[in-house]
Amino acid sequence: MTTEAASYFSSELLGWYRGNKRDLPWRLNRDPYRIWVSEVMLQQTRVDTVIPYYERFMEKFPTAAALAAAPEPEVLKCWEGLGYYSRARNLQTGAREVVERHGGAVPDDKEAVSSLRGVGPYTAGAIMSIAFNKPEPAVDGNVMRVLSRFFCLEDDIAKPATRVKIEKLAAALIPEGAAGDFNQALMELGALVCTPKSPGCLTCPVMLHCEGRMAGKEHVLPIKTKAKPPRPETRLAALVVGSGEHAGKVLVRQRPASGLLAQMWELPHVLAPQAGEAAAQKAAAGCGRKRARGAQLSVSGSQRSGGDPAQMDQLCRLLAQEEGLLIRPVSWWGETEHIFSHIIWDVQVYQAEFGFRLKDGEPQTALDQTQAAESLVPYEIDTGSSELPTNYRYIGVEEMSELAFPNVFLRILRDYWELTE
DNA sequence: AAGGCGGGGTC
DNA sequence: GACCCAGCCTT
Repeated sequence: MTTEAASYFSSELLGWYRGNKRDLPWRLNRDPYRIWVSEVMLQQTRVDTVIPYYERFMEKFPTAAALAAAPEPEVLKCWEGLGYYSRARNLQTGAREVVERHGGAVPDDKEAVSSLRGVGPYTAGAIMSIAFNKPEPAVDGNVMRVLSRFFCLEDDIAKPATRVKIEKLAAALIPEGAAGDFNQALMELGALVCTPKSPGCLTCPVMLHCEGRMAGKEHVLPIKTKAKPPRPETRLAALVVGSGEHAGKVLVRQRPASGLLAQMWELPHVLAPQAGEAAAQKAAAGCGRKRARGAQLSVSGSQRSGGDPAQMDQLCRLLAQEEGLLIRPVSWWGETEHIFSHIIWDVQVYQAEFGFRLKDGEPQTALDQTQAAESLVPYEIDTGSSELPTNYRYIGVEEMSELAFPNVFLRILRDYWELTE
């Protein structure tokens, strides 16, 4: 790369940015805490999605000290629906580190910022450059795409080594005294013009010297190996409506502190033994049961009508086995699909009653298919153990505003309460 | 280096 | 319905 090419690119881009930048809430000022929060939210998340979350979050936790002092469930609730919830926990941990180590002020030192929980190379560069105007690169997916195209780089951007290489390139392009604007300009161009699918080359400020376009490769760059497809899972969920003192309330549980959807609340559910096996059982059972009530939230299959005695049996057995939760599934309620990056959940929701167990006592191996199809599993009231496991509780609709649920269960619960009003 | 970790959008 | 969007952490 010649110095003329670099200065052409940088000055054209900077000029374009200053005339075209969007008005975004985190561009109101240069408060490093505000920049930090925005950058964490913007990881893997689009601007339009982030804006309302950002406004709410900043109102509730306006400073690192406020965030550090907040109860964790409140932070999680504020993040509800945004995804990748470890970001929220890490951000709060980072805020506590800022309070303890730096008296509540985000440090303007690269190493100190990088050592904060949840702050990696990209976020550190973004904070250093945008908040403090220090000449550090901030290379995200936008930047890798823009620079891959402009310099016609054929490196696979899915490889960690490529990010390191592009960081060096990006660092060399930063104009004197304009690190913050330049880094934002790169990302803004990637978001508005140099888009993944159909890049708007004709409106691009650096089109004339774009090597990728000159080579006719703007549509094939950047090179990126595909992620492997998500694995399908069938999840059997219990919609348990309480009686007596819990009348009208629904039984929910909190997930473990680590792993998928950590600390979030949900309906009790189990992994159906085998996707293929379950499908075979379903076919053998000839499930033509009519829907009891409740909407079919979304349809993943073609003309399946839902509800399967073998699944009801599995739900009862596995909840007892895994959680010590005794319930009796009564009827199929609905179905919804939920797509994560690495898993696809097909969630089958069954209405269930609390306090029942299988007559034959101890959980057995999978019930014989024919038996499952032709007879209902025999249940009896369990008088002895009607206690809930400790991570379980009954909630009314009002308590939905206090507990954080992933979207898939928010959809189910909102639908349920809408129907029972 | 590879995989876990949510939830969206476009065409 | 098939495609796309990705940064930090753990292993």
